[in-house]
This record gives sequence, C-alpha cells and structure tokens, in this order.
Amino acid sequence: MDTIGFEQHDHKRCVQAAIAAVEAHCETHRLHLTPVRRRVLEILLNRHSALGAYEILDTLRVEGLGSQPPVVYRALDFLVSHGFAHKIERLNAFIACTHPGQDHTPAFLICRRCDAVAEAHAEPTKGMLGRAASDSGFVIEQAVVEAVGLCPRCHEGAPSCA
Amino acid sequence: MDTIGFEQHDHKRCVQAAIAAVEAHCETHRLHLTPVRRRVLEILLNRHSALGAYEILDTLRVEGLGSQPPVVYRALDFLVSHGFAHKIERLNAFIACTHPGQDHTPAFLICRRCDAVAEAHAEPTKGMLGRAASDSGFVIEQAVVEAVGLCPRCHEGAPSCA
DNA sequence: TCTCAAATGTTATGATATCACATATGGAGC
DNA sequence: GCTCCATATGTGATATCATAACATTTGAGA
Ligand SMILES: [Zn+2]
Ligand SMILES: [Zn+2]
Ligand SMILES: [Zn+2]
Ligand SMILES: [Zn+2]
Repeated sequence: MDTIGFEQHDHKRCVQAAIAAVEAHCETHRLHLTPVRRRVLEILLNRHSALGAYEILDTLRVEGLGSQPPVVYRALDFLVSHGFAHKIERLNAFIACTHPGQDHTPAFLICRRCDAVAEAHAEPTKGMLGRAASDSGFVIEQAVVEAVGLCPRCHEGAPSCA
Repeated sequence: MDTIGFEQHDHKRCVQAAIAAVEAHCETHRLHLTPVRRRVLEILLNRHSALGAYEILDTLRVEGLGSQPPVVYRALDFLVSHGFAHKIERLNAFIACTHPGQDHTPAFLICRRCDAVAEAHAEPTKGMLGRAASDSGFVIEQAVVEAVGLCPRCHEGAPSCA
C-alpha cells in the first residue's frame, strides 16, 4: 500500500490502517474527526477509485448522516485540507490518501478504462517543470499531477478489467 | 513567446503569429477553422490568462456569433482536441496554446494572485511519475501538470501585480 | 453558567458541462 | 443541376459540480 495501488492487497487491513493513522494524526494535532468526516473518509477508503461528492452524499443520505451538498463538501474540505484525501481535478472527484499525515505532493495514475486510481509521489520542483519555474522566477506552492492511461490489467487483457 | 510567458512581449504580433500558425496547420490537415472556432481562438489569444467557457460565450453573444453553451463548448472541443488550446483543470478554464500544431504535453504555471498562466513543457514519462508508471506497468497516454504559486511579479512586489 | 468558536442543518443559488433534436452548409458522385 | 451525406450550427432543456447565506447545535474553556 505504499506508492502504487494496482496490486492486490488485504483491503480490510488497508482501510483499518489508514483510519488508525488518521485518528492518530488528529489526536496529535487536536483535529476533530467527527462522525461525518470519519464516515466520508471510510467511504473513500472502501474504494480505490475516485468518488464524486454527490456519490458520497448518496451514501450519507441513506445512513442519515446528511442529505445536502454542503455536508459532504465540508467534510471533504476538512479531509483534503489536512491531507487525508485528495481531489482529482481531472475527474472532479475525491480519493483517500495512501500516506495520511505525511507531507507530500501526490501524483495520480488514472486508468481510463476501469477507473482505478493509484497515488504516487511527485516532485514538482524538480525536472523540467521545476527548471522552467526557477528560470522564470515562478515560485511553486502546490502542484496537480495527473496521468491518464491504462493500468496494467486493462493494458494486457483486451476484453475487460477486473 | 517560447516556453515561459511572464515576460513582456509584442502581444499583437504574438496573436497574429499564433493565428497564422493555426491557419497553416488547418490548411495542411484539412481542418475547418470556421468563424466561431477562429473567434474563440482569438478571444483566448487576446488574454494570457485562462478564460472560462461562459466568459468566452459572453463575448460571442455580444458579437452575434452564438448564445448557447454548446456553441462555445463545441468550438473549445475542436481547439483542444487539435492542440490549439488547452484546458486548465484546476481552474475549469481554457487557454490558447503557445506552440500550436506541435505535439507536446503542456505544463502550466498558474499565479494564484494575478491569474497569469504560463505554458511550459512537461515530460510525463520521465522523472518520478514515469518511473512509478513503468514500475507498475501503467501506460501513460496523457498528463495534466499544473503548478500553482506566485509569478515573478507577484512574488517580488508585495502590494499588487501589474 | 456563560461565552464563543467550531460544526452542522437547510434553503437556495451559482457555475460548469452535456443531451437531444432540429436545421443549415457544403462537397462528392451522378 | 440534383441527391446524398458528413460536418457544423442553433436552441431549449437538463445534468453535474460547488458555494452562499443564515439558522441552529454542540462542546470546550473562562
Ligand atoms: Zn496522498
Ligand atoms: Zn484499468
Ligand atoms: Zn500547448
Ligand atoms: Zn502574478
């Protein structure tokens, strides 16, 4: 569950570990992981693909945790601003972070066929982009790096993806 | 007008050259640069920041070139799909390409203060992202690279940006 | 207990994007 | 010229994503 997320893994364990990590981080930093926020994080963790805000809201509504858009957007704001989840700009959707609590710049590999999303690390200040920025005097504060393509499974097997 | 767009430049010449390059490319490739498409390109070229689809539509409406969203979205689809313009996912906005007709992966430097946008080149298959992708068997087809920060002017002068 | 900040509930609205179907427009073949 | 057909456009309706505004609740600390 470290950098790339296309392999099979013990998902139940993966979710539990992530929740525990977020709980610990909230404890340490005096953050409130309220029921709605926690549930949204769980919903995101249960899938390794990205979820739209309104899809999450559908689940919350069924469970009686909220029925209006601001509920889910506020929970997502909390999770994203503290690095527990990320927004995939390309999909207008959200995904749980695989390194919660660690300061990092995420990069995403998005399968256009099965919608799986893997989180990797990016180093925006290096490479061509970093050089272009420093050459021109631009100061990078934040970066969106999202690659679209085919995941290992969808690339190999022609018919369909698991 | 090559890689970074924060410097001063002869803007009129810049627009004319870009239009000419697109015209030439359309001529060569049997593409129809119709009045609406051409006008949308001009509108984008006249600004070096990104424009929302509905902002462009406002201009078209005044000029009698179209009043409904599909008009501008279809023109933008044409321009983007042929590489004459790019979508900035982070801003849900569009910008004219600074290397029209050339096959390239754009990367953007977006000033969060004055909204200036510069286009640079990215090489998504290199660097950490490329390594993560090839390690896992992911095949990158397309990439979104957008850095947010402060442009040279906004970084230096505290008060405001030209 | 009082006070205040943080969080939530709720209504309405704004912003972005697409669907569906009708109507031109213009070139290829006859 | 005319027919056929692909491409492009016109237009109304609707889908999708996100926030504003304000009332209410909750809970920690003075
Ligand atoms: Zn992350
Ligand atoms: Zn796949
Ligand atoms: Zn470009
Ligand atoms: Zn600036």
